[in-house]
Amino acid sequence: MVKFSELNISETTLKSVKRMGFEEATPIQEGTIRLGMEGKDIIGQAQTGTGKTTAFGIPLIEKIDTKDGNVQGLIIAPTRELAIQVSEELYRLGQDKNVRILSVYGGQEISRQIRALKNRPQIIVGTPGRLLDHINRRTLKLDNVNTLILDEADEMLNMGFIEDIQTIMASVPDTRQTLLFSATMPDAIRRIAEKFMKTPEIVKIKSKEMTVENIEQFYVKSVEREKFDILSRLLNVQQPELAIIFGRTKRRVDELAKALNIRGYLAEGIHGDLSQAKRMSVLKQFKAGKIDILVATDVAARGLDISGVSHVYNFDIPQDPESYVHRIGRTGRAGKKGVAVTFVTPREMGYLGIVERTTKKKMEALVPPTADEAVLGQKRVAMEQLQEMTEKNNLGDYREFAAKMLENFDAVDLVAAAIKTMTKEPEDVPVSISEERPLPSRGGGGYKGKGGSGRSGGGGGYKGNRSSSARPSSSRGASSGASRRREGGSGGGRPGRTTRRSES
DNA sequence: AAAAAAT
Repeated sequence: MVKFSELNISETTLKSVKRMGFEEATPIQEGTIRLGMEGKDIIGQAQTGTGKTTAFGIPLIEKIDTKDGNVQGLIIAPTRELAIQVSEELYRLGQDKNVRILSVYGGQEISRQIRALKNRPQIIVGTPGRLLDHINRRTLKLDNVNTLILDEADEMLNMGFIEDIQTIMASVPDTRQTLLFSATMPDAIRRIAEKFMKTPEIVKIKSKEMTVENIEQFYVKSVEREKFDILSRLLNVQQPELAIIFGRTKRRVDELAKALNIRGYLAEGIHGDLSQAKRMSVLKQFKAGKIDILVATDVAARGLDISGVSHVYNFDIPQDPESYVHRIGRTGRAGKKGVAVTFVTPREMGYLGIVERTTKKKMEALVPPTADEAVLGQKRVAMEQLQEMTEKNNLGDYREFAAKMLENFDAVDLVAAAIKTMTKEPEDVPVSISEERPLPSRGGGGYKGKGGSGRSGGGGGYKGNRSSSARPSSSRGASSGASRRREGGSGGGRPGRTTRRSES
């Protein structure tokens, strides 16, 4: 491991880096910072959550001439939220050097951005549409840009974005340095990318798998109509700290979020049809733990760095293997552990094999708990937690209340009541999630190529997040974790953590 | 076929 202090970074920037809590460079940072500062064009590829923003951010910040008020660096990102996040990180990296950073994206008053542009920012982070808008209004001049960065580069060069990107690139001088970063870079896209670059250095952090090792990956075979029940059982048993549930369409995300709310979970949906204000408030609430389940379309698949996301559920299998890599990469970041569970319908089993071949990682079959097993698992976990709390010996005045109750009630009854409070019984609230065609049907195939790893759903026993840390309930008795109920929800209480079915 | 991205 190389330290940032050994990378020839200026004292000023090093100070910012230290303040951010960074000491040692990750492999992608070590591999690209030096090259970047030499002015080379780079295609940087490394697994999710390994610090790519800092990898391109440091050379960029180092290169900025603070006496020059022109825009010198331009970063383009595929979603508004990601643009905001990147600009915040660059702000921190450039704080001691006093670099001016501005993010521009749709859904925010353009007049406000035009005013901010008059403060002469040196770095712009933006989304394609709004950048073009500013370019056409001549409120953004890119003649002096000497560094162009595409974050999530393969996505930016994909159909749907490529035309906008080419137009934006046309207003940036050819003499620029171009940096492309992503966790995924399909060959076809890489070839397109190289056309926009000058003899790029390819820095690919090689690892056996495309995904990080600290994410445990499972799949659940389930027919469409059973998905939701299985999901709620998994939530009850695995008890995520924070969870992201990905759905295939905006409509599905809406329905899923609503259904989860009906069942008493603290969930909110996010997708591109919501107002920008709503999108930001949902994300803010999720980061603050005011909601603990984020239901999302692929708008949240890439780049978002939210600490505490312990579980990712693909309620619908992603459209392509790259999307899978990015979605599950919302957990297991910066060396932390994560769990990813992907729902697969029987007809999608072949496609699952294609995903696995791309990521070079087999998912483990997870046999979902039955309703009874889920309840049993929760009771067992409740017992463990009560035992743990007792052993910690810090119950303080709770013991006095307990003593008072024991004068009038049976001890067994009281403990039973405690366990019952912590257990979430399944509810028969009918919940409707419209079934959409899981994958486009093309002559019965559905996807290109025949995967056919031909496995049966069976396989390994149920395994969940074994490492889930004990989270003793707070003094107010409110439980935390994604299966926390909304107040006033019937029964309420704290569901269990993880159990292993194999023992039961 | 979907989602994202300007209004």
